[in-house]
Amino acid sequence: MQASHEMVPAANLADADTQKKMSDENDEDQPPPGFGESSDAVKEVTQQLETTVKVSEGETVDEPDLSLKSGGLREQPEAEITTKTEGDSIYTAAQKFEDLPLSPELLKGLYVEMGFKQPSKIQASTLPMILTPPYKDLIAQAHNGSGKTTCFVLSMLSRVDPSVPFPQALCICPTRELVVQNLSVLRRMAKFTTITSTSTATELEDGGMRRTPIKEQVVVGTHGKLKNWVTKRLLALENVAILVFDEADEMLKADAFADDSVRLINQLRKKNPKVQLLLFSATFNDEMKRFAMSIARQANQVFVAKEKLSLDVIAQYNVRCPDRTSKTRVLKEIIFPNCDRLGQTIIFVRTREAARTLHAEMDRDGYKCTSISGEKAPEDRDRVVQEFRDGTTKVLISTDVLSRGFDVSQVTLVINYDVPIERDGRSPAYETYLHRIGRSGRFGRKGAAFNLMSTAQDMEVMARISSYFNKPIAELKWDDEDQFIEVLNKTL
DNA sequence: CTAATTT
Repeated sequence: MQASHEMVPAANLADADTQKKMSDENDEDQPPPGFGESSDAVKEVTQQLETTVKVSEGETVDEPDLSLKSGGLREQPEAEITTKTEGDSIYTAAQKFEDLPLSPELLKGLYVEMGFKQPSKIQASTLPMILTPPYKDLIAQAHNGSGKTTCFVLSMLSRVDPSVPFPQALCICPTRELVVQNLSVLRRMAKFTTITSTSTATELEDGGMRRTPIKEQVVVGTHGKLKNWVTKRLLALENVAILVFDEADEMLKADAFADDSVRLINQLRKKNPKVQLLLFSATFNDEMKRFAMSIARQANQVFVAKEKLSLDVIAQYNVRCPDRTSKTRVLKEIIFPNCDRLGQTIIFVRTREAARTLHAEMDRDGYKCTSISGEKAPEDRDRVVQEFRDGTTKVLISTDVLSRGFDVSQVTLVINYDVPIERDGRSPAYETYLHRIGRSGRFGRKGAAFNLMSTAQDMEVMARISSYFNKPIAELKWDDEDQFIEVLNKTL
């Protein structure tokens, strides 16, 4: 494949020309990196759907209350969304949920159980694409907190035949916590249907080990156990009509995730060539976008330019600390004393060990918080998350196990105790940054993020993140509590 | 040495 253009490597992301070009014609019709597309496949009708700021006409934009009840969480300014449909299909954005081919039971679930009033923008544009036969694949990117979960949960539920007692819809997620959360949303939305569901995190009561084939119609899981179930013939793929990847770019990253993900897709397509593949995430960098398109070559596509991805409702600040010890002082002397008025806080660290030791130190010195990482037992993780959801705990120290998708509406503050870097130990983890700060400011609430930097590398990383998203990040003095409080009062 | 997921 010729790397003719737009292969913006991380190194020269500061190039302003490149950035402008990308945002202007962000996705100029780059055909999938394949060969021999038939003239039919090449005939990609590029058509803009109703993605302009129509909904907010007549209302003031800064009226957060109105957005609360729409099917997603918060309404985003999504004029920057690029929609590309494949083939001849023409879709009309759904103004109301009734415009969609949904059963009365599902509509009731949306209105009564979920309390939604109307589709969010990502739902309005993608649900018609997903639910209109022939059921085409979809690669969909949308802002954090814009209602992606509702999209794929509705899609799975509406493709299930309640009279068939076998798995018909699968959803694969990167973490146990996301599995639990997605299953919970799914069961609420399915409340008035007879559709059954289970997950890879649901089997504790089974003594840990499943022995009988799954009869539930929707299955949500992490890749390891799903693979295991398929291998042991506990999960039959014959009737699966739809496969959803939550946090798809993460699930397709070149490591263990990708291997299992691709294998599952291939197995499924072998059993049922028409299986519908949905890839959802808030982030698709150029590489993952290409990879996703190579997996789903005929997919409809919805993308957001990365410069438009950073959420303006989340105030972001860099904090230059003299050393790592002073990061802890920021927590003890500034964050914790203001905890009560802050809502809830998530502190992200890089390693399991850091989660453990920081928690131990805070605990020792009387600062009440909890911590979570992959080294904890599943029951402990469940408990810690539940306490945080209940609001029993206000501050949670976490590795990136919770960086994606974790939805707790009371979180107003995210602390990057360690700035996000890739596993090479050097490169900025752009996507991780966006996901982490997106844990705050949910449900139309405001949020803030503090990035604690103590080394030259930390500063370099934050500088590159800032330039990647074209988002200036102001700096705060680490030992000036008044400044912090002023910022918090202003933004929260 | 390092997150996440498994057997």
